[in-house]
Amino acid sequence: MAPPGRALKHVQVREYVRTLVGGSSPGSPAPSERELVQRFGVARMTVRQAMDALVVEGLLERIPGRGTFVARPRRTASKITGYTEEMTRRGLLAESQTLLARREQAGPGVARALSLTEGDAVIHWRRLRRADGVPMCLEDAYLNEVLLPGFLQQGMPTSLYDSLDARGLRPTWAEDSITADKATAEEAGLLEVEPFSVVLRHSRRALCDDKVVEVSRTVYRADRFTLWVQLGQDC
Amino acid sequence: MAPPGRALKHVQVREYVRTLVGGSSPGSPAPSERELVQRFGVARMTVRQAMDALVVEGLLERIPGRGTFVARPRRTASKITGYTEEMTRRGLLAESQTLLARREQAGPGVARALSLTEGDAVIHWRRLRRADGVPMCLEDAYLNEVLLPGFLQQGMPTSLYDSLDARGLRPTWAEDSITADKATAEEAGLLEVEPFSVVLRHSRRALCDDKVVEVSRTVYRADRFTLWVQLGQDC
DNA sequence: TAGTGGTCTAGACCACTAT
DNA sequence: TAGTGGTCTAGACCACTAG
Repeated sequence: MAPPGRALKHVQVREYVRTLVGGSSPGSPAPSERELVQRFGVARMTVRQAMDALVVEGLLERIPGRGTFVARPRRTASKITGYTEEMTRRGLLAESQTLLARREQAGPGVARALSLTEGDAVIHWRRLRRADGVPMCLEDAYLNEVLLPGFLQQGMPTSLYDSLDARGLRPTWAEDSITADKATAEEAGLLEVEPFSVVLRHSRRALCDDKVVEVSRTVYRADRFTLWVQLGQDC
Repeated sequence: MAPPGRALKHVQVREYVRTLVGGSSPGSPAPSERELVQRFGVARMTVRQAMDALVVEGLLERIPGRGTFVARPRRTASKITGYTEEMTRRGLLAESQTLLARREQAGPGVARALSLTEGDAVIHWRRLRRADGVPMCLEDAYLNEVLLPGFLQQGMPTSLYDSLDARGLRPTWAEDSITADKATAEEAGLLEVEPFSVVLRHSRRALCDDKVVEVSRTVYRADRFTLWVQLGQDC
C-alpha cells in the first residue's frame, strides 16, 4: 500500500495488522507475534513495538498465554461538538439565522475568558438557531480575531466548528457551565416562547491545545432541549 | 525500596524514574536512557520499556535529539463525583437528610436504567441535601441491591460514592442528562423555594466497568447551583 | 563532535494456556 | 507438549540537537 522502501518496519506491521483486524468483532484473534515475525522477516521486538501501539490505542488487547485479540471498543466520553453536529446527531435539521456578526472591543468578562486584554478586537457572532424549523436556542459566540484572520470577510459558515476544524483549531478541551433560568423578554421573543419561560443557559470556553478559540453563551428553550453528557476516564 | 530480587527490572527502572522526577517542574530533564542503562546494568530496550510506560502515562515526554523531560500535566476531564465530594470541592458543607431508604420493586424505567428486570429488588434512597445549611437539592437514588448486599442494614453512609468506593464500585463511567424545569409543589416545599421556581434536573446513570451501580434523579435549586463540566480527549 | 532518542536485530528464558 | 505473550540481552546504525 504505502511505498514499502520508505515506511518504517514497525509502521508497516502496525498498519498491516490494523487493516487485517479492521471490522473484526471484539475477541477475534490477531496474528501472533511470531507469525508476524515470519511474515515480515523482522525481529520480534519490532513486532512488539507495532502491537504495543495498537494496544495503547485500544484496538488490541493481549492475553498472556493465549494470544492477542481485538479489544472491545472503549467507551468514549462526550465529543466536544457544536450545535450543528449535535442536532444532526439527534436527527434534527439544524439551521441558523445570524442576528449579528461584527468586530467588537472585548469587555472585561469576554477578554478574560478569551485570555485577551480588555479592548482587544473580538468577533461577536449572535445567532438564532432552529431545529426542524422551530427556534431552539440563541447563541452569542465570541472569537479571538487574531486566530481567525478574515473570518468576518469570508461570509459566515453554517458550522463554527467545521470552520475551526478547517483552520486546525478544532477544540480539544471545553469548560462548560450549565444553569436553569428564566428567559428575558428579548430572549423569549426570539425563541418564540412566553416571557419568563424556563430556559437552560449553557456557557462554554473551548480551547485547542492552549489557545482559547471560542467563548459562548447559549440560551436553550427548556421545553425542547436536554443536555447529554458522558463522563469517563478513557478516551 | 521494594525487594529487588522479585521486582521486574523495567518496573524497578520505571519506579526509580518516577520517584526521581516526582515533584519536578514540567520541562525538567529525566535521566537519559544510556545513563539508566549504566546505573541499573540493564539493556537499553529494558530502559525504553520503562520509559515508554511513563510516556504513555503522561508523566514524561521524549524530544528526539534532546532528551526526555517531565511533561506538562495533561488536562483531566471532569471526575465523576457525587454530591458530597462536589460540595466539598466548592468549599461548602455538605449535609444530607434521608427522607426514604427502603427496598422496592423496580418499575420499568428504573429497571431498564439499572439493567434489571421489572420487579427486581432495588434500593430507593431519597435525600434532601443541604449546602452550608440551606437546601440545595433533592435526590432520588436507585441502587442494585445485588451489588450492595446489606446496604440498608448497615446504616446509611453520608457519601454514597465513598460507600461504593469501599466496595470497589467507584463509578468509572457516567451518563448524565440535564434539563431546566419548574419545581413541583412538593419539591418546592422541601427545597424551601416558591412553588414553580426554576430548577435544574440532573439524571445520572453511573457504571463501574459494565455494572450499573447507580441511577439517580436530582432536582437542584436553580438559584443556588451551577453545573460545571470539563470535556476533553485526554484523561 | 558528543549526546540524545528512534529503530532494529537475533537470539534467550520464563510463566501461562490449551490440547 | 506446543504455542502464546512477558521479559531481557548486547549490541548496531540512524537522524537530530547542541555546544
